[in-house]
Amino acid sequence: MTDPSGQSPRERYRVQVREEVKRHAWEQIATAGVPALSLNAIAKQVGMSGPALYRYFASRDELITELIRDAYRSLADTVHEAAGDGADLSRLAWTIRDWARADPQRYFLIFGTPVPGYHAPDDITAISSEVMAVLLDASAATSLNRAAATTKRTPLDIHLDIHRDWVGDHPATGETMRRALLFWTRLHGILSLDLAGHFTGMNLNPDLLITEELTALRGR
Amino acid sequence: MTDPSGQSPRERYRVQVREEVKRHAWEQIATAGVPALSLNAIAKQVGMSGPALYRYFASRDELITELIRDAYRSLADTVHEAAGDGADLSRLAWTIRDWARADPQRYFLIFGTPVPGYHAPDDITAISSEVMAVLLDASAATSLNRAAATTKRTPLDIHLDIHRDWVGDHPATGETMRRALLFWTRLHGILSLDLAGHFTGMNLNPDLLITEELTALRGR
DNA sequence: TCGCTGTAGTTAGAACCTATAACGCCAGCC
DNA sequence: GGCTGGCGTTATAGGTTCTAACTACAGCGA
Repeated sequence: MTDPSGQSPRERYRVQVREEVKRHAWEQIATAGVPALSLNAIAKQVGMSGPALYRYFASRDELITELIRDAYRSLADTVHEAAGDGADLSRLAWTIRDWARADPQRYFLIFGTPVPGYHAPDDITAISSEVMAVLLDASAATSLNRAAATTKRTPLDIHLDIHRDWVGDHPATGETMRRALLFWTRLHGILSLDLAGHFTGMNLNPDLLITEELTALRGR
Repeated sequence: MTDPSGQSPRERYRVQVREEVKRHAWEQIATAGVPALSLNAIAKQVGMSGPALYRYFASRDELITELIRDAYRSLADTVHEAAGDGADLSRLAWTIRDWARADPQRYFLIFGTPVPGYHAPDDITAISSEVMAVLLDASAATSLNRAAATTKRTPLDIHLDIHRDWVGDHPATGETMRRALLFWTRLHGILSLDLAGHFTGMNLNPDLLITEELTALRGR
């Protein structure tokens, strides 16, 4: 995460402790969710008593924000790595699925229930844009079926030609934007419902849903 | 919600107070999310002091479970009503969108971040099945394009023919099941990301995404 | 090498929270 | 019309976040 090299001994120690705190925080979140995260409990686990932890994190919210940042960073790094060796949407989907499954609560920290007033800091939304950029790349790298070209333009197509704000300076066509967007919403729909347990007892294989959506996305 | 008629005066009063408590609980949740929900604060709002509220709800978790139940019930009633006058998937989608937008936190109470250990009571999963049944009805009532029939069977199609557990005794074809499922995951993907604010700043109209998915679902 | 300084730890305590216990009162039931 | 049980109270235990005041020592500069 944060590079401890090239710092003063004090800085190094500080970074080390912060990292250890976050490790324990992730454990707590994984087993009992964010609401159960207790600074007190963490402090005892790392061997200090209560308020000492506030030397490292100004508040519970700051710790959580840091965890959200790390989660985004992890996702961005993961998709970057997959994109490194030229990934299309299919490859990307399975990568994201694996990443989500590895720690469902981490996934929900990003894509789960929002806190009504909360607004993410700019550097976090910047990481989110990174992910979107990779998505657009993968979308552009994914070939279409023959039949796809013939379909007529939808209201969404027109809308995306006009409103290109979120692609930034990415040279994406409307079609590329469209597929990236639908890829995102569809994959999230499946992963979210699956990880939240809404498929339990249905005897349903979520991977087949992903496969289905991937072929659907090729054929328009 | 709960019918106060035909009960003893004590029962009637009890139901009334419980309902008032839940009203205040929903307000708190809507403005600050579930974690901020405080029994103490609610008790003061309804004019009683702290522990008195435990006469009506055994614990905070029980209150929340009750709210989840009411949320499911509300969703089921809403889709039932829409289905009453023969709704197809399109009609259903806008109905659910409106219901979700009316109280995003209510939506996330059902479809948001899960609590790792939590297992919903049977009567709640029963309501969930009700919703699925309406979805299957609407799916069956939605006509397909001509081109759709010619497409070859996917792994999902085969899977759904074998694993029909979740449809219960509903006489749904594999194609009906498939569309109901994809409708659910796709709509949830869009609504969830939208309500969580992941589209903010993107200058994107989520309704167009829904429209796009609805036409896509007709054409297979 | 020495002394200063600021960081990191301590305990105490305020202000919340959930939840239980013990007790009183009075409305509704028989 | 009396009994009883449900509803309210306060007190209390144990949990939380977070601030304040204080101490000790490690690292930094001279």
